[in-house]
Amino acid sequence: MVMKLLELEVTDYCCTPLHDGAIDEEKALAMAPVLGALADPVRLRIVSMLLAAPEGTSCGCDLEEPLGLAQPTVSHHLKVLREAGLVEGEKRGRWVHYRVVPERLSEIGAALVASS
Amino acid sequence: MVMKLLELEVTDYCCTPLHDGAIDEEKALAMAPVLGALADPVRLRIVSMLLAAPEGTSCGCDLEEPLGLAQPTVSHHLKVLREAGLVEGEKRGRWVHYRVVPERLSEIGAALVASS
DNA sequence: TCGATGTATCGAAGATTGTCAATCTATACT
DNA sequence: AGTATAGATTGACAATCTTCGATACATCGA
Repeated sequence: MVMKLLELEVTDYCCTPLHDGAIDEEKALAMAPVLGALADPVRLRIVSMLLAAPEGTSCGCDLEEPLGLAQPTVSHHLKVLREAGLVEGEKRGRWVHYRVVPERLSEIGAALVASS
Repeated sequence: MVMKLLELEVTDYCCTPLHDGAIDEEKALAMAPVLGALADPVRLRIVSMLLAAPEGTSCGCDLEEPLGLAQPTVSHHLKVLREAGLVEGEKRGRWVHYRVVPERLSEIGAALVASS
């Protein structure tokens, strides 16, 4: 099954537990990009900053200075997180309010935690 | 704190929860490589195959054929997983028996799951 | 309407990564 | 000793990724 998420497709297979028999290549190909989205210091900090932000949201512009990165770079990382379904952006006026999709984060985490 | 793991250093900061206030750059730099080790379809399958293997172990040679990859490639991926502390290898005769370090896997998973 | 601001996109430079052939080391068998 | 096998390492190459300046688009305020 495939769902639409901000114009980009993300399959449900992203979070298959690793423990119930060996996963096939298809599932591995679905999980890897989501983990890859988190496998970057900058993006980990972005997720963390969004979770720690008041209301759980922040606009992109407020991330640039604490990260010490240029605006296009931050925008790029937010796009990667969006495409992985880990973050959503809601446009309000000039700003885009970004927030973490906690279910998505939990799903991946749970897939890694031993089920037995 | 730093611990030795098969001649390679892996810090304890790898699994800081993302939810207790924003993590600093140092912690993000420690977590990212561990997630990066899992952010590859081949390595996900290796971890999964090791978990599913009888006794929870397998030698490198038994992974090559099901993965459809050359021996140096499998060896490379096992090295990445070892350096991330996700896998351990025990040499027995000609073979090295590889095993997943489940605590390590659980730690990273737990760091991603919402704590509140 | 015009200038300022928040975002996204494009293009390029530099670094990193995945893959494999070739090679080397270590162990086991004869 | 000689051969075969498991694994690691090296070197090379293509593909991908991170970063940023330049630019374009959209929205707000004057």
